[in-house]
Amino acid sequence: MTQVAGRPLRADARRNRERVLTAAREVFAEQGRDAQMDDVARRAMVGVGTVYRHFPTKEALIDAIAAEAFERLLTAAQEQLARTDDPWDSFVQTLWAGAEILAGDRAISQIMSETEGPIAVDMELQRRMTETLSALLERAQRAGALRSDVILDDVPMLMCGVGMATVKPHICPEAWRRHLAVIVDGLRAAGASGTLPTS
Amino acid sequence: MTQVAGRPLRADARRNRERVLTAAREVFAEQGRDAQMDDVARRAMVGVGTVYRHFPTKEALIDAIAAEAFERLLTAAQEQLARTDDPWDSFVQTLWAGAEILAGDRAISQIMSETEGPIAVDMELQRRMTETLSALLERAQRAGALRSDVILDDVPMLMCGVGMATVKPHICPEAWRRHLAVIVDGLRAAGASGTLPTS
Amino acid sequence: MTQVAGRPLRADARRNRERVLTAAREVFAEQGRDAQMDDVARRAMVGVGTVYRHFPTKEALIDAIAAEAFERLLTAAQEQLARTDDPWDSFVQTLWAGAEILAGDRAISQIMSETEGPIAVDMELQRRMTETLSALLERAQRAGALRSDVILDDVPMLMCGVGMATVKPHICPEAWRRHLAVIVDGLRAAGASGTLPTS
Amino acid sequence: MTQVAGRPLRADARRNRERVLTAAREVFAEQGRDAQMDDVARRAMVGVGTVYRHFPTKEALIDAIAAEAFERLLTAAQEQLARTDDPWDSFVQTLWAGAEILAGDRAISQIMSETEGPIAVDMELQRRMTETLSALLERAQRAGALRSDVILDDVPMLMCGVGMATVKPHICPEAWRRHLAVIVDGLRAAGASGTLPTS
DNA sequence: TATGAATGAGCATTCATTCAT
DNA sequence: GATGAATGAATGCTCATTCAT
Repeated sequence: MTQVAGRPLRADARRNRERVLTAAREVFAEQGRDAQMDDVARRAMVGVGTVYRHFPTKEALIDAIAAEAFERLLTAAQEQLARTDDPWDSFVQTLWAGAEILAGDRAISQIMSETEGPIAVDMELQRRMTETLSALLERAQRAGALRSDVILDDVPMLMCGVGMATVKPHICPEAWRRHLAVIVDGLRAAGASGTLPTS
Repeated sequence: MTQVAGRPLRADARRNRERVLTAAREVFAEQGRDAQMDDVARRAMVGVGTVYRHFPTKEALIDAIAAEAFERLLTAAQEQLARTDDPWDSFVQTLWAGAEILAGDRAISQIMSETEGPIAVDMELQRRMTETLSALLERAQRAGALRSDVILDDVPMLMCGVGMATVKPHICPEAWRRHLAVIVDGLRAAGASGTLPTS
Repeated sequence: MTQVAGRPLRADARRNRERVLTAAREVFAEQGRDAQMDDVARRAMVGVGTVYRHFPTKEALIDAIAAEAFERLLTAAQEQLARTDDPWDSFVQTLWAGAEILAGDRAISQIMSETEGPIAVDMELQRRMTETLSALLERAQRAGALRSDVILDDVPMLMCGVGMATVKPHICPEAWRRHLAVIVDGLRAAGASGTLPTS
Repeated sequence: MTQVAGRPLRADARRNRERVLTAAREVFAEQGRDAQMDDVARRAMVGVGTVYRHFPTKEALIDAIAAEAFERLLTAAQEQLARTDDPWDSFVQTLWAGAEILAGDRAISQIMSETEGPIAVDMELQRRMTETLSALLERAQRAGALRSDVILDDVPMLMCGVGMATVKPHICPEAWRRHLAVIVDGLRAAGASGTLPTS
């Protein structure tokens, strides 16, 4: 984010950047957006200055975490789009992949739910995500498997709801699976019978 | 909260309490949990001291807002439980009532999503809510209309997801309706056909 | 500065405002612009918060100090302009009054010399100052007592130089008097003989 | 400063030292004492470490800049002292030379005005400066051209005032010439008529 | 020797809460 | 009771200086 492409970081700098990112994920997952930069630094076992050298702002650090998750989701979605065997299943698997990402790193859900407006990520990234999700969604609808009144913008919204379920594990930490299962069933076009993920 | 039960508040004190609550709802709806007490006071057109007289803590004020919504939901749920004509519909209508409450006051969704752990409300209230929801849920399941793998704790979780949709009106402010519609469809027991709300 | 005219401060608030201003003058005089707000607060025997209640910014506090000195100078200049007996002497006395202000409060010289661009004071104040100084200067020039190549903008510049002398009392704290005496003599129109201040 | 006398710097080291000094002059001229060491390094196109190799401290770097100007002034003063034709003019020319140095490098004025206490320069240098200026001053006074109440310590003070004029070019960048002209006229012994520099 | 990444004390500012008026 | 001024711990961020590469 802060580094200009082309000038690769020194080995130790790169390692520190990773340490900071990892620490930040943990700390924000535990304490939410309000966690302190000093805590991130302490967890990463570096000085605050180092955190700021890599991420000029608390906001920038948070965005970096979000962007990284975003990229992982994009990769998953593109993989599913490459499949051609089952339009419905590839759409559903994308949702499950997204949910796994959210569940695997509570920081991301925290960030998603506590951020006003859309997460700030690279425009290009966002464009590719939109493109890929649209393709998955339309393909599933054309196949008659996905209900036709769902629109692209519903997807992040539904996923955000799943994210909530991953953040509030009051009861059973796997509750989010039931949440997504309900949503997937609700998304299936009336009359269509689709495969359920075994996950 | 601060007042000992039994000693009713003076008329003006009660009015002030209401002004503060209303102001707090607006302010927290607009700015989230991080809104400042001074802002609440200014909006209520009282001094901060007055806010603190009625609610000893920022936390207490937030809880009071949540508790009030909780009570409204309880009332709605009890009304639906009183119906005996359609077990599935009375369950679904309860969900819609809850969603309307969330949608009508973004502060509540904000609070629900940004609060660690369960909202702090009166134990007795909580007990009655659990009781009522359980009854609605089991009745719908016994009628074969509600899928059987849903448990009581899923309900707040699902509603919390709907709340998210009411807080992020990036696109269309009515998006939460589609969200709940999907969930309701997903909750219907396979093979059962239920009524859809006209709302 | 922060207070809206018309709503007078409570007695204790006004007293605190004065304490803060006084403390700030002392602290900035001793340590220059880089002095810390906490030091100002400690010196004023109030919490930092109180400093910030009265002056929203460090910058604002500094400006307030400067503005106050500015006003004192304006008053002195207006008094001299009211005199009609000796154009040269009223001009010179204004310079001495300004120098006394600078010498009496080293903070002001510090601020003047370390501030980029002109001090931020009320436009109206600035207009009146310009007006008054212009009148004094032109009157002295018309009387043939003040050298004709001096322009209005030279006055603050020369005074700023005197200010320097008040800030660096390495040697004798009264050195600035000799500095101003030299300048006054240099300002006298060739051939004119003017009174020297007895001060 | 850091280098032990006797061990001459390697050619590239000397070149770096110059680059740093030049960069520092520019940066301090633009931003005052508060400019950052990183900015100096960037301007000099070296790493911060290199800056610190040559000047162990920010203070040392600033002092080096000042010392260099000091030496230039000393040279000018010695040249004027070597003249024997016109005691008054050689004194005045020294002042103009000092003013030119200040005007030619705003960093020096910045430093002079923003430094507490006397500038830290080599004792020997300081001794020679005192000696030379004293000689110039006394010679001019003995010739009856310079007013007799001026003392050695007034000279830096007056020059510092001129420095101010070079730093605040709100109006006309040549304002300092008028400032010095006024001072020179003020310094002339009453009754004496001296030459004005053509500069 | 040069580099620039790392360090962390330092500082301006905010805001929940208290308490004198 | 109501008010809003006062409080000061907490927090994001900076920058002189050090030191591993």
